[in-house]
Amino acid sequence: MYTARMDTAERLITSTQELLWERGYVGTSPKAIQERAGAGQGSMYHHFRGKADLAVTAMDRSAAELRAQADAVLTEGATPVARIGAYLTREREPLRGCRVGRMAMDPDVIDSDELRRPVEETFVWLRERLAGIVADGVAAGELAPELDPSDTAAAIAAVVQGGYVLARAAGSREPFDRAVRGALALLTAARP
Amino acid sequence: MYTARMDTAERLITSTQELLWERGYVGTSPKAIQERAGAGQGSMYHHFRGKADLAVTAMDRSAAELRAQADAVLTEGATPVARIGAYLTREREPLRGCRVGRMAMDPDVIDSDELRRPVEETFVWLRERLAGIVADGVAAGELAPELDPSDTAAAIAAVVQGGYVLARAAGSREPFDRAVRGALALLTAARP
DNA sequence: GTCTATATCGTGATAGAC
DNA sequence: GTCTATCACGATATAGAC
Repeated sequence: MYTARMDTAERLITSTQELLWERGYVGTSPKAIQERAGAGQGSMYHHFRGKADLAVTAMDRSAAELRAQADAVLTEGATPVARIGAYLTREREPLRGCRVGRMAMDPDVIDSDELRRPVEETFVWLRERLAGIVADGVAAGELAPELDPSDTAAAIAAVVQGGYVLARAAGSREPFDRAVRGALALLTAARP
Repeated sequence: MYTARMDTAERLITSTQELLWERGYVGTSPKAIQERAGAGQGSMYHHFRGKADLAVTAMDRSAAELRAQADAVLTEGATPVARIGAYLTREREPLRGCRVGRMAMDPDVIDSDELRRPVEETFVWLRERLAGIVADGVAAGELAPELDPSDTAAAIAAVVQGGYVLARAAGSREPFDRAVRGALALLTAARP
């Protein structure tokens, strides 16, 4: 499953990233990680102090990847509203959920400052990034001046995260696409 | 912790409701349920076929309670937009998450049609209920006719579910309140 | 660095006494 | 109906050989 060029520590990290996305922190066992990575117990505990240590490493990695993807797409459009539209309609697999956002529902993640940190940082960054674009839209006269940038940014981020919930609940991506279209229509209707 | 008037089966169900809300399905063990309910192994397996059976019963109960609360609040306002506002700003504890929505991130719940059913039904109902109100708002000239009721409803439901994610990620209810305010501002700006 | 052995505890369930 | 005993297995980790 993995190329021979990837060393053991690296395979442990990517395997953990996958499993955290698929099953969350509570639902992911060291044994499952080792099996997917093709590594033994000894290797895992040689490279990492334990499950939590490995999970923090994997989550930092996933957070950085997500941020890079989001940043790329948020730079795409010609106007602020087009950039938000590019973020909302970016290619996704809604049934898989958000690899970072899903961690927020994990009790052990929320109870640990260390495990929660990458999740918190990701959404702080995303909301600030979106708020800046909304502010640009207001300044450019593309969005109504009554819109508070931080509030609007939170709503946009929430639509995506909540869209994942609706899609997984339905067993279909349809509600995700509806939520995104609905949010875009509201933004379009909110011109000055 | 529980009144003596509550019998064992009932205590098992309410304890499971609480634990599913706090820790999800994967994170909840039969032992934890029994301890909280003050019941032994034998009692649990006498009244229910196992963890999954008990969880379905508990989730059906939670879904019905949530629906009743949402329905009450969705009837409150004088106009369609006021009713949506009442739903969005309804008293909540964002850091606890949604007791039904959180189940959508649980791998074992999503993999089982039986366990997923109550979650799916809840959001189908909610989205249809919200869509009806949006349609009323459009018909009454309170909302722009370009708004598709089903899409708008999905966006509203997603803002709430995603707001929970943002709040738990931040360790603070603030982003939830921002998302809700942001959504309301967009709806207010989307008058015809 | 990786392996196997071992330890302790929890999970999810069954059996049968009371 | 409820209890305790028991079970097979997995979770999470340590120890020490190789």
